[in-house]
Amino acid sequence: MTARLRLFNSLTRQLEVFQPVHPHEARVYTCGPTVYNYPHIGNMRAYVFADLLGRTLSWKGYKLTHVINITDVGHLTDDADQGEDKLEKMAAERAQSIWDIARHYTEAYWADVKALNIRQPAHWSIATDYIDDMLAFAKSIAEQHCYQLDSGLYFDVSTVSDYGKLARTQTDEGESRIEAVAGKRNAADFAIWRTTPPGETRQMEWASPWGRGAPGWHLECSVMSGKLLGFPFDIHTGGIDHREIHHPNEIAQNQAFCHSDASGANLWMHNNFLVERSGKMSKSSGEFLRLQLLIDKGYAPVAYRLMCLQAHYRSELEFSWEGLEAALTRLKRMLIAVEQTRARLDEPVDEPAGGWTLDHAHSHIGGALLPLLARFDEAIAEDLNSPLALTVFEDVLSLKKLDPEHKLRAIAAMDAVLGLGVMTLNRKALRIRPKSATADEAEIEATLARRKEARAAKDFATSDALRDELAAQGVLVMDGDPLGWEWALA
RNA sequence: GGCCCGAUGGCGGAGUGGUUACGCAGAGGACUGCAAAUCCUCGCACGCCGGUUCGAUUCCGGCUCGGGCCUCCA
Repeated sequence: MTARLRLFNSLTRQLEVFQPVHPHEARVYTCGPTVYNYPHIGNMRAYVFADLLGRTLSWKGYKLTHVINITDVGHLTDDADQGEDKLEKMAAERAQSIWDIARHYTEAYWADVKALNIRQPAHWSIATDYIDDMLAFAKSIAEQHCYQLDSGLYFDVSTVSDYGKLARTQTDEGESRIEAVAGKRNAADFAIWRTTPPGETRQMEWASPWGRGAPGWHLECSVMSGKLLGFPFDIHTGGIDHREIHHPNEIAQNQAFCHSDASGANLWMHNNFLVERSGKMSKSSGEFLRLQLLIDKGYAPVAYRLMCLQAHYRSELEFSWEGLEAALTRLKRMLIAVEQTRARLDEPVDEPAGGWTLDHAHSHIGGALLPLLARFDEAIAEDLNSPLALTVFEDVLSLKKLDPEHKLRAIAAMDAVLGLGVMTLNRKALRIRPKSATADEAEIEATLARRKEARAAKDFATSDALRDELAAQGVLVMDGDPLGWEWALA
């Protein structure tokens, strides 16, 4: 009755049945943001994906331990290991403490996480909290796998087996367009520890056997994932771009650290990009789409989550305002169906203590809903096919004659996976005032009251004039809708 | 230059060797003073050229176009 959970492993490029390292547990590590700037909505797609994965594992009954890291040190502006640290650069530009910068953008990221109903992981691992562990990790692999240059300690990728398997790269082929660091043994060798150039002082630097400096970016993830989850853990996730450099490097480090050919995680999963017509989103091009911009234009942030869920995580997703509006409309109609179902019920549905799981749903939902539950489970268990799962969810919503209690339980159970929050969200919450709006709600209500009087008196000329007046202020009047009115999207 | 991926209806986006994705938009109907919102119904597709096959959108090859990575990137 329950479908096997199959997930796509980037390492083998095929679907594999999920088999936990520790019985009944799932341990997941997600590469998080480098907090030198605001996340754009494309960045956030990765966390919606990781959240969907986590929710699915919980749905399947696994006790989930999820770690998302916050990179607040070590991420260079260019990967030739000679760029500036992103955070140091931003701090210099803003004349602010690097720690303040990191704090500010970490909080901005967390705000987006919350707005998108991304569940809190068990740990937010902050890189600078693990410097001692990084030093210990580096020391343990230094002798056998590393060599020192003026600029730092480098990892020799030829010392581990199958380097680049994940990326399917050939170690030293093709012309590199970046200037290689002089002295590197292999083009793909990367910094484990970057020493501060003589005469300079950085805000973030630590003493090490290789000189004062900061850890390399790749080191952080190996250290934190290994420390918090233990090698091997179940699943490592990240954006598809990490498949080429960052994760192969992490794997190499893990192999060295564990004295093993294994990669450190059983599954490596990568979400594809959110793209615009011109190509993928980029921060370096200046303007970029932040979640706050969508909110400013009147779009509820969960609409963006739904937009993500409408596509498979391994497919590129095309962003457009029309597409976002489509998702918002779809979400609105879902909420209407939920509200109508709830209206037929006196008592609120009971939320199980540990949240809804497939097993729990099975024992609390009956009759005609069971086949739908099974279809939903099959969809989500087949490499997280959320677009298909959404159609099953809507099939449930559109069934009119079901027992409302069971129907609501099914809705709640499925939404535990989808994370749209339909049990607590209401249409009024979806009505977000665009920044560009000129009216305020009190004025609108007053005008609507006058219009109501005019209509009662069958003075339709006045009532239509008032409606036009509101329309000019970006307010759409909807007489037949309990909500009464909503903002026109900017 | 090297490696990789994609091409589905107006838009977004699943899936499949031979019957429907689905959503949004659109059309018709119901409701409404009229609109809007809502509800019901409906139409519309598988880049090009070959091959395999009884049959291909689905498998194979080529082509064209688009995109990603090899610079930081989710």
